Amino acid sequence: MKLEKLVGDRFKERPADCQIDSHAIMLKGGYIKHVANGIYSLYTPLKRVTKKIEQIIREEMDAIDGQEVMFPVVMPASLWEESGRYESIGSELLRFTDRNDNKMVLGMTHEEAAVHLVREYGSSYTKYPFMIYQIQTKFRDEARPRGGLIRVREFTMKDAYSFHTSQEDLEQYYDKCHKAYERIFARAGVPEVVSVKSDSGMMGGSVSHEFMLLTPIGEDSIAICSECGYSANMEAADSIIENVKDEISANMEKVHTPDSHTIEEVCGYLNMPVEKACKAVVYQRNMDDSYVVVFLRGDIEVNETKLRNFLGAEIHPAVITEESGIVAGFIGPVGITDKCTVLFDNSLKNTNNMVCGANEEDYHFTGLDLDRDVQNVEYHDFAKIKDGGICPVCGKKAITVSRGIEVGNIFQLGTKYTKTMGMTYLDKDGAVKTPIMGCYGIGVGRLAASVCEAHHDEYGPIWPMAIAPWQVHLCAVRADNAEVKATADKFYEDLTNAGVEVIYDDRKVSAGFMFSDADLIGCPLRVVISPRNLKEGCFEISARDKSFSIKCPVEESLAKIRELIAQMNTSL
RNA sequence: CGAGGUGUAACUCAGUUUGGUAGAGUGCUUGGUUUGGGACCAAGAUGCCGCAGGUUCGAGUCCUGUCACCUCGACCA
Repeated sequence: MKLEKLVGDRFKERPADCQIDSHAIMLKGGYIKHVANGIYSLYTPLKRVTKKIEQIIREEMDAIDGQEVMFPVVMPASLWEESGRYESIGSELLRFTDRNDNKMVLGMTHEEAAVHLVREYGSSYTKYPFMIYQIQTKFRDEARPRGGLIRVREFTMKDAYSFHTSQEDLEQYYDKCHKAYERIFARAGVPEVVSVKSDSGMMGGSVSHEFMLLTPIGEDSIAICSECGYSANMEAADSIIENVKDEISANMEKVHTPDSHTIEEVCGYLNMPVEKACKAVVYQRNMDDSYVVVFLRGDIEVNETKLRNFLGAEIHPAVITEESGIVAGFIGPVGITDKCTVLFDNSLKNTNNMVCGANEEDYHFTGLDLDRDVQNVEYHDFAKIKDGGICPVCGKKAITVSRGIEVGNIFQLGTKYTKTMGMTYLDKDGAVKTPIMGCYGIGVGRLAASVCEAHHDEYGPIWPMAIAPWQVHLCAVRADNAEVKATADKFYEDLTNAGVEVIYDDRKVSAGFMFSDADLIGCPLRVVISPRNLKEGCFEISARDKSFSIKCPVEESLAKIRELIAQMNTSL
């Protein structure tokens, strides 16, 4: 198509209010237009990108026997009441009523709809396994959308649901899907997407993975082992901390520590490393505000997700009152009030000569040895893994913590939805059983934005060939020159006839203006036809990523372009 | 939901302190000169100053309320 006719403005200046580059580029380059908080319209260039991503997803889902279906966006609340989620999910689920006052919801995910669709069909074991998927709009009334398309309220998502008659079968399919996801991201030109073990929430037991594109602007923290390749979301990463007891173990002694409330203050005052402190972190359960005190080594932080999972309850940082019996700033495991739940992190295992609060204003204990001074201490893992920490798999000190954007996830759901929604099948032995589910998501728009985030320079995006809006950006520099114009028109026609996707710029504007637009549109190949090049009988073919720029004889150019496209297309 | 910030032309922003005719650059239209990294000259068009009240002879500017958006936090099947 001709650039002159492309709908959407491109701007010279970076839009205000954009913190991250992909957001700025997408607004500046005429990819998206803001409609409301977390809601965007897509212009043609981005629509073409997402269409290509969707096509790759379709092919890979179909290749693992997926069947594309379509669920409704608007569902009756009754469907969600069946699963119990109408009550359990907060304001993220948009609820409203229709003209007849029926309660309705906007689909934020489609487990209910998936079970509803196949509940009758799946009544015999002979029908299993099967997988259905859709690519469709979701709406989640997020508390805080951010970063352009990185986190939005309305978005396009591929969501897939598989149904199985055994855990083994689910696991087998889960692996297949894992591999399909790897192919999808590799084909989309971002093989750097990594899969990480993730927290499976309070449902417990289930396995899940997140697919992360590593970038500093990511919202999630990921622990990766550079030795063995172990990777996990920080929330889910097991933390291993090793201690060795001092040879000489001192007795416990109460010391006066005026105005020393924080670990740093106490250790500074007593001239001890923070690793020799037994720190207390206090939370309250959301349901009854009861207190939970977690003790851990002074340099270690609490992983609240692990704590939540252990308690099986939602928690929040505590507001410590006088009645609680907790002496803020001087909390210790010896003589602590029995009105709270006391927990110990693994990081305190095998320690002695520790300093801890004395549960008395302005006093701490030194010489603490938990095994000696506190009875029946049970240690659990409540710690956040640290950069430079020990890998829980290979045991080497090789953990690095990076940031990433979650572009997809896969989840062994189990029977949560099939059970609550009464989906059963008759097994071979005549017994009534409940099918087991897996679910698998990819955020299409977020993936596009993430690719832009990971592949751009100061001028604009550098789209991978497989998902670029167009494969070739053709510039007729000096289109007022008859020879240039005629040659470019002809080449545009040749390219188009050869099945090459090309955006053609034959506007009578300066070269700089053209190149800026070409950079903003980010097609991987740019062809420049100009009087200067024609004098040498050449076109200039260059890569958006600046990896090469060649002069190619006019008559060889079409073949060269086709060759380059094939070379650069990771999706072929 | 808590904290902070911003709302003026399509975009980036001045103007608000101290009330007195609505501004600049970019973009857009027309004509001309230009043409390899966002050219130049000339002439134009474009505003519910977020919205609603109030104070005032007079409000973009002061007061009250409200809405939207941005950032940080909480939250995130």
